[in-house]
Amino acid sequence: MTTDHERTEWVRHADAAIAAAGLRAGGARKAVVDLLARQDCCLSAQEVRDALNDAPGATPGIASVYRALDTLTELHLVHRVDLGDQVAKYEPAYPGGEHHHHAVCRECGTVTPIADTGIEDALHAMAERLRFDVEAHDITLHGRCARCARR
Amino acid sequence: MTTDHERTEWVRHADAAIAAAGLRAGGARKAVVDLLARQDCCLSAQEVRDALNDAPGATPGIASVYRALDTLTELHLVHRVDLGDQVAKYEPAYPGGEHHHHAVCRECGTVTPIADTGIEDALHAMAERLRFDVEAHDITLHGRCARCARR
DNA sequence: GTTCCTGCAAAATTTTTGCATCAGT
DNA sequence: ACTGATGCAAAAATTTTGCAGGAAC
Repeated sequence: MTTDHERTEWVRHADAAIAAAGLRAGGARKAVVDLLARQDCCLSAQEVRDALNDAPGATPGIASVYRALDTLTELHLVHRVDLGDQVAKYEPAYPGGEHHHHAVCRECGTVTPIADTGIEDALHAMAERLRFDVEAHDITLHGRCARCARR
Repeated sequence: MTTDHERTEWVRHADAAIAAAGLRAGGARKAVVDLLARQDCCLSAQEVRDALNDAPGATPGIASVYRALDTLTELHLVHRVDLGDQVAKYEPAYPGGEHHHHAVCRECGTVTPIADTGIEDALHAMAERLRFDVEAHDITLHGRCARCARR
């Protein structure tokens, strides 16, 4: 679980990284960062736009959302995740390297974040063996969640 | 490495599964199956269409290619893979459960198939622990391939 | 004041759908 | 013959780009 402290810390880290890259703190990008910090799992660009439009304050255009997410991804502040539904989703990338993966239920579509140290260890071991400089990795499970399997 | 025998066996298996589902053996779908059997890694729908148009014989429309790939995916004859470039790719799903994952180089874009038993074991162990009925899984590595890292 | 950021609109890309026709069983 | 399969075209959905005005530094 992500703590409130980690969330605010990430926002601060993101702001600093944006400034360090010589970029400015525009309204749309700041709104995207703030919104992402409050999420527990990944959001699509459209979902980000809709959430920002529903809330009071800034109502950025979809293009600005895409551009903000692109920039954040390039700065490694955000992870772009493809869960197989043809829509790119985005979630905060916490600096500690702690991250989770995703289990997608094929019946109800629910996405569950999963964390497992065994997998991470096996991945690191594999990365050692491979002549491939692994910067990021994604694992997606497809199947049926506990609730749907019970029925 | 996939042997010629496995390839022809997969085509036969696919034909049988299509017939068993009460579907017919149309030209476009057959052409897609034959083409996929000859690939070593995943292809996008557009790549499938282009490859079929370049070769003599059937020249299916893009819609038929998408429909064929959808059907094959539903019958678990094909795996749909999302490598983060906003294009769905497809590759044969061999019945034995043997499969590989993908390493994408962020510089040259090359996709390398990777097979690793350690990862598979760790995944199975995790699937046991999770209350999630895992039917399929995807692992994607992003980073720099050996050639690009050397420069 | 310079340069980046933003929003709108238009375009490009990928994928889906409607429909008339063709083909497999 | 019945019903699924195909191809074309049109539509939908997602993402990218151009450009003029506004905002941050």
